[in-house]
Amino acid sequence: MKNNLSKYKKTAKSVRKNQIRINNERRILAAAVKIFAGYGYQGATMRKIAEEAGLPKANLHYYFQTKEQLYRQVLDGIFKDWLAAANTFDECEEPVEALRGYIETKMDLSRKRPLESRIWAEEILRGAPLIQDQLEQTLAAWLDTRVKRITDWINTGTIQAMNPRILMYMIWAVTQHFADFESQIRALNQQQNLSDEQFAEAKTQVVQTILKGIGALD
Amino acid sequence: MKNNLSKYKKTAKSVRKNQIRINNERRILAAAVKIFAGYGYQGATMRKIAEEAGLPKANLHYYFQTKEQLYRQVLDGIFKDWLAAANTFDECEEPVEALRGYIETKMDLSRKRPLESRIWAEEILRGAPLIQDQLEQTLAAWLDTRVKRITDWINTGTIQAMNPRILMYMIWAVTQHFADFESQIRALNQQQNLSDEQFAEAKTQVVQTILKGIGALD
DNA sequence: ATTAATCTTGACCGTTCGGTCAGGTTTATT
DNA sequence: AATAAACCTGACCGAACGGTCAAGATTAAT
Repeated sequence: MKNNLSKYKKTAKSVRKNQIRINNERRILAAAVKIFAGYGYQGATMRKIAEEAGLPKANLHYYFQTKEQLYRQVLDGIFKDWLAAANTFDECEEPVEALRGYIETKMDLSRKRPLESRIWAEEILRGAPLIQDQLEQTLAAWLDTRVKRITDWINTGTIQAMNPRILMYMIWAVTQHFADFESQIRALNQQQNLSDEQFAEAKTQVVQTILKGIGALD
Repeated sequence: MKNNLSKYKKTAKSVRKNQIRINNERRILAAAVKIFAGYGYQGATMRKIAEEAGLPKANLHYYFQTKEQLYRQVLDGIFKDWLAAANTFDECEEPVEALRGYIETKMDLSRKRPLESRIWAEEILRGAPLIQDQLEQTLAAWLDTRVKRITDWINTGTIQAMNPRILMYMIWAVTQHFADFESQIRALNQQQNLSDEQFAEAKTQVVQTILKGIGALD
């Protein structure tokens, strides 16, 4: 509220965003995810996003001042999902249980939200120009915490010695590959996306290979 | 040569591209790799590539008619490296030796030519609009051959049962991750790229984890 | 030396980009 | 009913894009 001297002022109810704004922001963000994922940041245009959202282009600029701000909000949403996927990991005591849960959660995320994974991948590919700070601050701290847990397991002899960071890189690489390289996998699978059965098989094999690979399974 | 009636015609020597053309094409392709890798296909501009190559923009269009043709030639070069990396795999009889060699070769490729890996990744990320045919034809056939070899090993009991395609996806995912997600790894490594020692450690751990994960090591 | 072929380049073109803005419409508050 | 705030949008803008072209310079063949 810019003008406190106004004859009218916002009530508590109108201060929380009203329905019009909520709906339109959601529509625009959903359209932005599709277009950014399909064309990349540079390839995506405000026109395409507006068309996908079914709104005039000028309306997008009413809710999001610039293309970059819209993109940043999309990235923020993805980043939160990324971090939230670690819940299973944190809640489990046993290393096998924790890692299996984390890998499976990441695989499920790749299956259900491949667009978000691709937007993230492209941002990193381009050198993370907009989220470098978040990587260095939030993600680095996040990783340190999990590395400590794994290091504890190693020190207590629960799992074999290894570099926990490299383990995490491998988990990220493999799980996100099924979203990021979906078009390649499809081309190698008779032009068909992986069926639910095929994906379930992949999920099992990924979990087994990594857990067995670090000596957590017989 | 379009005009056979011309008073002059090309000699055998001039038919093979002369040095000016060879040099300029190489300069332009090298510049294109840098710019395409750094900005993506849409973000890259002919102006930036020309500047990087130290040539006027119009000169680029003399050697490569369109941006898309230049990009295609870059992709072709990458694709050849991709396939050539399989030599070690093909030459070894033993599964452990073959897989270790292939993984190590792919890791080395990610270390030495990360730009090419990123261009490839972005093309796949965008749905492989320009190389879908090559994926469905050449790469699919390439993969089938290697899958057959692995299947033979499984059938003779040399290695444990698994889906060979998923194994290959995992190898590609992990090895290319170190090139494609370099900026993320750097942000998680005190803003420093992996040192040679760190990369060597990663290479060893990747090989060990995958080979042990599929039961090829004790 | 002559001539064809190849190479080079500044200037230019139509198109599309992200973004702006004035003025109208709708919604919320009193 | 009146008024402020929020929302909507067609028309427009300067900048940057990929690409073209004519005219000159250089190289190679005879």
